[in-house]
Amino acid sequence: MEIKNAVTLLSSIAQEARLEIFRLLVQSGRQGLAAGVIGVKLGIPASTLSFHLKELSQSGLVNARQESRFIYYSANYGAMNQLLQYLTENCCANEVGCCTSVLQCEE
Amino acid sequence: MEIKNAVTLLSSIAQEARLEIFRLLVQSGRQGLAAGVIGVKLGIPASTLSFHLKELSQSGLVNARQESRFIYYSANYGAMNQLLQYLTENCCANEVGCCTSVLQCEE
DNA sequence: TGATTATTTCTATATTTATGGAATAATAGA
DNA sequence: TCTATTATTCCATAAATATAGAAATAATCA
Repeated sequence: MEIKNAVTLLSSIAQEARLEIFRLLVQSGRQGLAAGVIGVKLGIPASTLSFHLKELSQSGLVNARQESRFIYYSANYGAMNQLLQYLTENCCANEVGCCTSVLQCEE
Repeated sequence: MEIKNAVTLLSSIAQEARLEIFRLLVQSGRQGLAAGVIGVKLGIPASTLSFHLKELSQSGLVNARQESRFIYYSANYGAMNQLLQYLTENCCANEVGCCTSVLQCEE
């Protein structure tokens, strides 16, 4: 991944309302949620929500699909994985025991 | 981790110069690099660099320590791990095969 | 067609963030 | 103490981002 792309992805979730939306979608699985449901669940006015959903889908971290009158938004797990991968690549200068748990330096 | 804290951490690396700095430090291991070295490696003017280093260390994603005349900055791998953990928690609504590689939904 | 629902776009305003030169502070060696 | 080095703070300016009401658009169904 290119650094500019990583910045775009990070910027799309470096904002409280958008991170709330993203976390909700990450937990909601592949089906996702309709825009209106997200708005009600998080108490965000429609136009503000629309602005944030646009940011998230333009970055690529969230997918949108029309289904009858609703637009379903869902987390793009692949993009998320690539971002986490990018952040952890080549870490720790090969020091022993530097990284643990989620972050796996060398595979 | 609280959402506000996650936003702070994400904001600190959702900017090209700061992500460059952070990635350089992630790769540099626990010893880190002196501010001046970072500036030369990345071609960032001193005052701009100082502004970004402050953002990074105030968020907690980067540590600073004085060593004689130099200030060494290094990645805070623990904070980084906590952030990645936060982003992936409870993901995918328990769907089979939804997450792979870096992102490990359920442990 | 017309009404209803869902969502987006337009718009103005407010707020936050980034940049880099100049001045300042802190450290250490001669 | 004087000087060089390292790094930060101050400051003004520029640029980007967030908010939400009102209007517009799009999709569905009676």
